[in-house]
Amino acid sequence: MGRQPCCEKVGLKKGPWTSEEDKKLINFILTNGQCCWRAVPKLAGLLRCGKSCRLRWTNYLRPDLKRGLLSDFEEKLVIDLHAQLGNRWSKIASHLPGRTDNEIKNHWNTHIKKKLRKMGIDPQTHKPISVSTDPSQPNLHSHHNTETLPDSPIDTTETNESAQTIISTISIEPETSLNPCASSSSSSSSSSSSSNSNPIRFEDLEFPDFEWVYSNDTSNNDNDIGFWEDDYLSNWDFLVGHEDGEVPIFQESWPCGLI
DNA sequence: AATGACTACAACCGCCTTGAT
DNA sequence: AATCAAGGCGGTTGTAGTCAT
Repeated sequence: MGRQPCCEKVGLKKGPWTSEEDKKLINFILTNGQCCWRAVPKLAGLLRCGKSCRLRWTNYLRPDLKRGLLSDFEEKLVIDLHAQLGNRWSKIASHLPGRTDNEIKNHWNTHIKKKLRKMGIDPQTHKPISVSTDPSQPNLHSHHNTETLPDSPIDTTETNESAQTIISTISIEPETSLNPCASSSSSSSSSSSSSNSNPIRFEDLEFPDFEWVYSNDTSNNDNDIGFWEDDYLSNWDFLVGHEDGEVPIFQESWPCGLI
């Protein structure tokens, strides 16, 4: 017997989310917390499958997300982590607070891969491209020691220096974050948090660098990036009631009787 | 100005893992 | 121990925006 689909697909909407759908989802989660994704669309009045709601929230709507390009430091960190962890994007993301596995994966595929190749580094092995790698040797998840790289024969001037810079060694303690502020919500792999009885409070979320509309770094020609360009999302007033500066509380568990 | 190629990233798909029963 | 449901994860696709011709 095959696996059942995560939801009834008939009549469900697919494709890009509308601002109205975003609003509904945010409002619902801020009010009720995140749990039981399968039930979310129905209760929130969305014609989406629960999985889609979870993804939308995790990858785009979560208030503790950073937006914009990865900084140089983040990029190097991703490279280092990838050298140690391989394509385990959620693990990598757990070391970069405010970044999602999807975002890092996309950035890797579109930017970093290219950059590494340009520098003469194989993005999969993190070794100089011209050094023939034995295809019989697994290289994705078992190349934890990159400090013994042979000198790259690539004569690109920037190659060796940059490669040496990037292929540094950061020892990552398993299951630990480099950022003490990194909450479990920094990754979609926060399944454990759902069983945590301590509610996540709004102010506990990592907001310092977070702005709904903010300027990107100077390397970006776009200047201002509107995270949520529409007015409806430019503040939280439309969300659950939090008057007089009172902030909404993220709840880990749903109110009794909600489901 | 038109259009085709390229790029970036949001979203989807299907398999895997985990926890409950 | 076996089964099932739900969530998580990584790979892939779709599409809007940008650039080059």
